[in-house]
Amino acid sequence: MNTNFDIENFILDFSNSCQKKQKKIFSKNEVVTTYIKNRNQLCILLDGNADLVRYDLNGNRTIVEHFSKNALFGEVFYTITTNNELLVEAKSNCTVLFYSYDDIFHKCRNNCKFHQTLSENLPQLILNKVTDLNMRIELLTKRSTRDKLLGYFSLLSTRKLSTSFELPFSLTDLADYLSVDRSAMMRELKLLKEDGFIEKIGNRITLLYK
Amino acid sequence: MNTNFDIENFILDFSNSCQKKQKKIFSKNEVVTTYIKNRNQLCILLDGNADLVRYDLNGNRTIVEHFSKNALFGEVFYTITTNNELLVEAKSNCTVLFYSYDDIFHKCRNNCKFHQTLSENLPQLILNKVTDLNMRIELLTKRSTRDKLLGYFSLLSTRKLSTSFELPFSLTDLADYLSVDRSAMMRELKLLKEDGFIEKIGNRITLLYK
DNA sequence: TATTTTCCGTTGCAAAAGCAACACATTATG
DNA sequence: CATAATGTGTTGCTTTTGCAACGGAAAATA
Repeated sequence: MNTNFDIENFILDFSNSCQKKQKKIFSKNEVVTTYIKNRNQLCILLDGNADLVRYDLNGNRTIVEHFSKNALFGEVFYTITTNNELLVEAKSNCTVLFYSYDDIFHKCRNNCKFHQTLSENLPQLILNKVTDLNMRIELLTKRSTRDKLLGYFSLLSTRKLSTSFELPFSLTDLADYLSVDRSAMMRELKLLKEDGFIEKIGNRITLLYK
Repeated sequence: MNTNFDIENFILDFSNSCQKKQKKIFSKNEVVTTYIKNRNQLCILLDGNADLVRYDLNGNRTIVEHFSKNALFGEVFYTITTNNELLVEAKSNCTVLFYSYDDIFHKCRNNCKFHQTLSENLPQLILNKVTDLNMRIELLTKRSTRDKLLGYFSLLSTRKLSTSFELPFSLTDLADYLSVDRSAMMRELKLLKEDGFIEKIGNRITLLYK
């Protein structure tokens, strides 16, 4: 997520000022938080990687979002409307700052620096989230596994400004992110290699098409 | 989109105050606007229905969002990252208010009432958009056409607080919204009827499962 | 380091979805 | 009102995807 303000300083303000916060450390595979209706939690991933994951009634797992260092998440950015279970799972050891609001848009009484920065930047932060979500929708509306893969690769390529990049996911997780069957995705990956679209060495993909 | 403030009054302010605006009338199937990079247009649908539509390279059409009376749209809510063509098509005769920003978060010089209301409410408005997008992602991550249909129906049912409701789309458009083949969707609809999940009379669906 | 667990890569088979085509109904439009 | 355009409903066939299962590689863990 790209932001237009200094997120490092923001985090510093957050850590130093407002009292209603908690810092916690998680090990890999632990549940960082569960999204709960009518709560407004704001979380900052200080270190590590985590995924926002949903399990549906058929037992399918979907990776809704992938978070890395400095990512902001929590119900603030995800108004819950259904009763699906949404949880954030640590993909590596993680350090997370938690902050709970009654109303995210109201400043706290002490009028601390953190809140000032937050309320100034929250619209932009949420807008960044909107961008992410729209990208995700664009991926998901692609009709075939092949197009989803190519779409996702092209996105990573654009981000890294290179035709070669590491996947931020294991292949198993990538399938859950693209919402396709893993083995079908593997088959398609093989075909993409055979058809000369990509090269794949371990977790590194290189795009070969112009 | 549900908002927490008086959108009718907001629109009134919009119409009466700020000068940099335009009101236009469109007939069915006309293009209301095309989303353009690095522009921040804010549009309000005063009357009628419209869809945000994307055409991909394979010629597939996707309905990204569906707008009805009082909906807000425009690049403000959709940061463009890819070069797909995104356009808003009038589905009926429409009246639309346009407003163009250099920077959506800066107040205009005259400090008009519209801008005041807007900057106060923009975060909430964007948050509502986030909710919509998340719901859409939830639909799109469903693995089968059946689950997409049932998921969408259940959503409409929740909104209308009734197990019976009108589809806001033609069936052709519904397929484009759920990102599935129309004929396959029709087949699935028939099966849902045969299996006793739904009843369908014209555009009206009734859910029969508990 | 030995052992368990997770992930990768693959395959055969079944199920689902897409494609193309068509007849008919409904809705716009000259 | 006649005609054109669009939407609905259906079907046969093909392609894609999902499911289940398995062996081996890699990584985590005791």
